[in-house]
Amino acid sequence: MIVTIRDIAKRAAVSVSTASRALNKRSDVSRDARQRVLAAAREMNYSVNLHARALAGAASKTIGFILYDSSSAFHSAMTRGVEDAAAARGYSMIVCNTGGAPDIELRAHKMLREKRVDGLLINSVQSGASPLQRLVDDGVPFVLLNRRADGMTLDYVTVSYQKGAYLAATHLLALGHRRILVQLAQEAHPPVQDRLRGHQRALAEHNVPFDPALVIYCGDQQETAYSRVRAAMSVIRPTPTAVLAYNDLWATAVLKALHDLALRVPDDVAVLGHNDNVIAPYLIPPLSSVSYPVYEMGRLGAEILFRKLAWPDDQPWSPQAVTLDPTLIVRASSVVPAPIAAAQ
Amino acid sequence: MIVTIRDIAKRAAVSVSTASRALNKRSDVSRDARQRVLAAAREMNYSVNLHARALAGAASKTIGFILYDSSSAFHSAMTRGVEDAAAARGYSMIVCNTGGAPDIELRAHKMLREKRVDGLLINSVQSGASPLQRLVDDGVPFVLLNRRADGMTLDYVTVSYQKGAYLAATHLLALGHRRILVQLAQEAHPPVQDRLRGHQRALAEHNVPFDPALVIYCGDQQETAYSRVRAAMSVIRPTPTAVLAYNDLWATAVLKALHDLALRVPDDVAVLGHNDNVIAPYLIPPLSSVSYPVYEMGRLGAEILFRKLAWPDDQPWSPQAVTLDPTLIVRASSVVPAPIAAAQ
DNA sequence: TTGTAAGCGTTATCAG
DNA sequence: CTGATAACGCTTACAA
Repeated sequence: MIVTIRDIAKRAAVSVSTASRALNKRSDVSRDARQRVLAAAREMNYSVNLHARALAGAASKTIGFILYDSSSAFHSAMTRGVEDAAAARGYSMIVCNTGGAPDIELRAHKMLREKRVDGLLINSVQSGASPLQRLVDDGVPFVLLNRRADGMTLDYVTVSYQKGAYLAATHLLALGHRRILVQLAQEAHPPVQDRLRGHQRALAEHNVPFDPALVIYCGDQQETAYSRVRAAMSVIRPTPTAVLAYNDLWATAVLKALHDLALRVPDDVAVLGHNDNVIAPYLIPPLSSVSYPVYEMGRLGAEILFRKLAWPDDQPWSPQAVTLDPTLIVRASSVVPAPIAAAQ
Repeated sequence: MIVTIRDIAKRAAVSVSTASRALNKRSDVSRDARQRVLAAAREMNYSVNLHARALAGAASKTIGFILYDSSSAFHSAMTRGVEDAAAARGYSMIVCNTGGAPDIELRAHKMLREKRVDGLLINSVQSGASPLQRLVDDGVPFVLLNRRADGMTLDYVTVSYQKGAYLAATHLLALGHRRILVQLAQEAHPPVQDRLRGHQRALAEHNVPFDPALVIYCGDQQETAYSRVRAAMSVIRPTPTAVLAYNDLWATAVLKALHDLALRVPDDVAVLGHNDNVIAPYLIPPLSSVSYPVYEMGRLGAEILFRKLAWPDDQPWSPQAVTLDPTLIVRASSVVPAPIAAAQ
């Protein structure tokens, strides 16, 4: 019924080991034997059993990816980067969404370990350092994505949120804005803190005092993003002249909040987003945004993992710590157009 | 070094088979033996080797998912549905993106077959029916997602694009619109044809003749979606009074095109999108949209697959063909607000 | 260059 | 209830 290497060995009139060698494209097989084996395999529709191969000591050709939620634009781009890099090397990827729940995360670790994946990409670290320490102890290679290790020296690839926020604020400050409303997500989230630091650095460089009242935390709800900004803009005086939105989805809500307050963008208020979503160029007005190389973060993380997998055991591996830089993409939402002739 | 079932059997002072039984929570083990085994496993940090288990005949507890591009909002929601259903059953999911390339798709089939996954969810069918036929021949269960089988009776879960288009058009026709511009993607794409059918049915029911000039195909580029609609709206006479956008991303581009033509929405032109993206409520004006249960499509597809996996071999399985219905979500972009008191 | 045979870690069969 | 032992399909010394 099921075709095994034994069957094709028999058909090719060679031993199982010769068949194995031929199938694995190794050189120590006569041209003749190789061809017979390959022909037999083709004719009998042979398909290696990777479980058997893995059990016999080979790599499982599978990597795991533990992340928060592969369905957001941000995470799905990252996931795609990982998958593309994996596919290019003949690897496949098991995705585990945790939704930020520690118990689900631990279950993912357990399952991936039982599956004996060759390595891991990890974006979700909700249950502390112990699962990571365990991976280190077990010798399972992994690379952190969009996360840095506290305390341990680990491989990671992140993007610089601090620079992103710095770029955004500097852009606005250079345009003369002094009252910049900053919209963030959860206060405890590390990237959020990075952003705040970058923002403060930009302010300091322009000798603008930091006003905590201009920072609003919106949790993770788009609705909150709308209502808090709307409230802030109608209460805070002097009224902010610019809003830095947490991401482009929220920026869309911010544009609407301003519109509903009859504030014009960019004339009355400048708006800037983050992550350069595909919709940004088509919003009204087109949204300026800080673009992070998210796909590249995933791809590069996987590349580093594969480099590590291929690393000879006796050579010392030096942990890779990569931080990718964002780019500022200026569109109409942050720049007041030059007065046209007729208006002069 | 690596802990095997033999090690824990030794430690628990039982045979390997008893250890196996205890680990698999089977009843034919004495309470005493079970506890010793479980304790030993815990203490030694034991982790089953699923390759070994699979080789010995058990399920691999893995399913594969072959799809176009997990990074679009549409597909990532579907993927999440699949993953959630899988995780709930202790299964993990290998994702393979094909980007619509037949060779990559075939490679995915090959790899998934070698990995001996228990079943497949398939959304990308670019290389014809032969890989599917092969799965049938090999007895590998699979369910199609957002795809119907031509000719073969297969399990599938889809959403009704025809009904979606019908809902959208009927809504507009009821509001009195007679010149409705329909924006679609590639003409050859089956869902696109379904939509057209639904649209025509709605027109026929309202005795409105179908005008082919009002259908514009925009390929898969958002930029094209913008420019073609903009061109159409400035050329076609009498000017359409409504636009049915292919999806909400494109609808965003349509809103911009209309804005750039100084046409007001919904006063001059009504706009409707598809897929009810999270941004829809926050566009200006908030976008009416046809909502398809995409997450549910993924989840249900996986459920059917699992039901099939658990199906006794001797019972006849009757193929499941599920088509989920869309919902119309009406927002401001398609409805002219009632005149306010002051305007009377 | 080829073949024999010993694992890899589990589960299942079958006899106690 | 328990324990040998034979698979499962493949790779890899080791020997020829």
